[in-house]
Amino acid sequence: MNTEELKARARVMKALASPVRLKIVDELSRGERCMCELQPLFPMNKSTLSRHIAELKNVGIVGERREGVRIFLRLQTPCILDVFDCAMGVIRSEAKRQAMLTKG
Amino acid sequence: MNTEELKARARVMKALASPVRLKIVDELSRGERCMCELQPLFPMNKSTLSRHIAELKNVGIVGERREGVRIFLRLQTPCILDVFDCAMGVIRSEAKRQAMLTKG
DNA sequence: AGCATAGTTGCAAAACAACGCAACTAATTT
DNA sequence: AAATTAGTTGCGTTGTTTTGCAACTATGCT
Repeated sequence: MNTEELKARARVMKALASPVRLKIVDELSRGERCMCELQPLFPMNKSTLSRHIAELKNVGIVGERREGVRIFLRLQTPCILDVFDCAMGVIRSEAKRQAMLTKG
Repeated sequence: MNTEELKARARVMKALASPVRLKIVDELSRGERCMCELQPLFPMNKSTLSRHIAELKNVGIVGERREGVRIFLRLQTPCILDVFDCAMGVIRSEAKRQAMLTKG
């Protein structure tokens, strides 16, 4: 695997490496949302939220569609949700390992 | 989805959000390796490489087994490789979108 | 014990990401 | 044209990550 491909993959992973952005993705997994709908769910300045969304758009995870003043966001790549299953697998197996260590 | 779960997922993603660590995972996908085998592939100080490996171990993506002086590393969670397929999907679909924009 | 190989850790410097504020653009309404 | 709602961007601050260097621990060999 070459350097450029590794960098490209890392960019995608990096976009998902934030609780805020994962929450956005989770929200979008249940349907289209505009930023104004997401805002109440995130206790932060709208500029910050906008930048988080921009990061997801930049790597192609999230797509958009303008409707009047509002911009509706949607998941561009559904397999992202499978990634979460794997992440949970890692988390569970790590929890198990930790439990083993503690118990003996 | 609650905050703790989001944070846990983000930690896993963060561990994968680096070209260096992705290359380590890629290498381990072809079998066990010790750090001394990985080192020639990475143009960096061994302390830096060690820390990258530690990050993958910390979240439970990589496991280890000591054999004499050497510590053999292995992928703890094979589904990580599916994650890469998805990442490639995102990259490809984004490349396509970019091409559309350029062409018209 | 002394030495070699494998890997880790403390520390400080440099690079990078997240954040809020304020000022901005864009579509729509009055 | 002015106001409103939705979203973006420049800028400075603060926190986090990556890095090399040097010193360290751990296992095995002579």
